[in-house]
Amino acid sequence: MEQFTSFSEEDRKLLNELAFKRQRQYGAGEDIIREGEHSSDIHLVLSGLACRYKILEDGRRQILAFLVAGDPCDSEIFILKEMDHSICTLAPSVIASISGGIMRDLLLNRPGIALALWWGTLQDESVLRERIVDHGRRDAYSRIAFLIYEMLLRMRAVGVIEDQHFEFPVTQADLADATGLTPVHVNRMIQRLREEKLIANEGKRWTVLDPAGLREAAHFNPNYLHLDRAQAEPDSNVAKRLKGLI
Amino acid sequence: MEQFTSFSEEDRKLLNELAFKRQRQYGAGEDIIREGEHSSDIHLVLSGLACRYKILEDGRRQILAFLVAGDPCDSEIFILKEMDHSICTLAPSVIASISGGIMRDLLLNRPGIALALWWGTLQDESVLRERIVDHGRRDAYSRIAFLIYEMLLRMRAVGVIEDQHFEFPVTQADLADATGLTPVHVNRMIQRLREEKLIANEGKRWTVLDPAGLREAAHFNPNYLHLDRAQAEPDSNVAKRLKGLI
DNA sequence: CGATTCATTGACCGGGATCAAGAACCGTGG
DNA sequence: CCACGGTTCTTGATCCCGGTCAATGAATCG
Repeated sequence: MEQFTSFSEEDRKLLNELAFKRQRQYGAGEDIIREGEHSSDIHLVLSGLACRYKILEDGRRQILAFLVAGDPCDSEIFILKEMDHSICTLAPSVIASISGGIMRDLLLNRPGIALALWWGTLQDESVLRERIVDHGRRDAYSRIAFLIYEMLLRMRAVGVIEDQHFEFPVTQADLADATGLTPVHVNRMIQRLREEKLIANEGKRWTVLDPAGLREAAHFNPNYLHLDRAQAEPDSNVAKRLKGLI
Repeated sequence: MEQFTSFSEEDRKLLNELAFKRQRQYGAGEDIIREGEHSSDIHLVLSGLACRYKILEDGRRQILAFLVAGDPCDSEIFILKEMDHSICTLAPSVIASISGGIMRDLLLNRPGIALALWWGTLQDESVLRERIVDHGRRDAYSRIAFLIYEMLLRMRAVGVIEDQHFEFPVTQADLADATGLTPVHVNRMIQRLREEKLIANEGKRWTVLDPAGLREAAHFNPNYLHLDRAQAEPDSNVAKRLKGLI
């Protein structure tokens, strides 16, 4: 959440306390919130891995986004009456619940936190757009490379990387559901990436051996992550601009 | 914009005046704003047809969304420093510009308008998610059917439909760029939809002959449009909730 | 140590891409 | 009014990426 703006000490302490207050351990493959439901709480991934997904009429699944430590799950629930997709864990995870009422106070009184959520929404949208390009116009090989490279950047952003290693506890079937491919073909593409010495993985521990090469394979252009904005624009300006808004 | 909430008479008059003040006629295929640019104005489609799109390294294009009369183009420009995609017209169109400063005042003082924009953002996100499902998991035939059916609903929502006719001035190449297919295959799928008496089109004038059948072909589930929310939740409640937010 | 999930491999098939050539439809100027 | 060059639509032939089906290991777990 702090990717775009830095919280004040107070903000951070407040959020930490809230997140600490009500947390729950989930196993792998448990739903956190389901399509059609409404919750008065919003959820936050503290550790592990979750994903947004939809189930088609015929039972197939499409994963829309992965949620890593620090990602809010369902901030849209303030405005929309019910979820249009579900969220489940992919690995054992710790999820915090924050009551909607308290969150509303935070948004009202803590521009730093409101800002972070707002930016998060817009970045989510941007990521979704990039995924459409990915699905519409890139081949299976690039798609897998893209997904892994994006995960590398996100893991790096939240600081859970040592060397080029990171935990990404998904099955190849999960990757298939995320990329719109079949597990069989995901397997073949991963093998190719391994043969080309771009990545390696033992179990759920992934390693990017050649970041530049992987990025090349993915045709990755980081524009859409809006990562540079944080540097480009001093926080005070952004905060001011938001203040004009809310 | 009024899909989710009804404006007060004042709101509507204000917006109408603003939109009337500075409008410009665009030809077909002109860029309104380009990736990487920042504009202090926000744009609004008054008539015609525009689209969000991205160009890949190799020159291919992916259309991310169609923008019809009433759609705001770039409200995200308040927060993000530059566009991560471009917007161009697909047919001769009239586009209004509203200065960022004025818009900011509106957002500050007119909860109805702020609400409409906010909901619009969330609905956009929802539509993007559905498009990912579409691209990831449905075949070419369903994808084309889906696109046309969605357009029918949107055209109906903004009230530019007589019988089942509506103007949708795109080429088959445009549809290909939107669905991630080739123009040749788009052509074959449209022919199939015509043979099956689901749709007809002469030139840019499209007709849905059999809405139920088309919807069936598209595997269309309207959840994601959040159209029912407008009825389900009285405006006052939503407004109150938003007021707690901003 | 059985049972179940997950990764891997091979053979084969098909949806959609690619390439290429006509046909129909423009707006434009003579 | 017609001739025209440029889009756009249509059709056919062929190819290939990725899907499907099925079987075999490998790994994890009660």
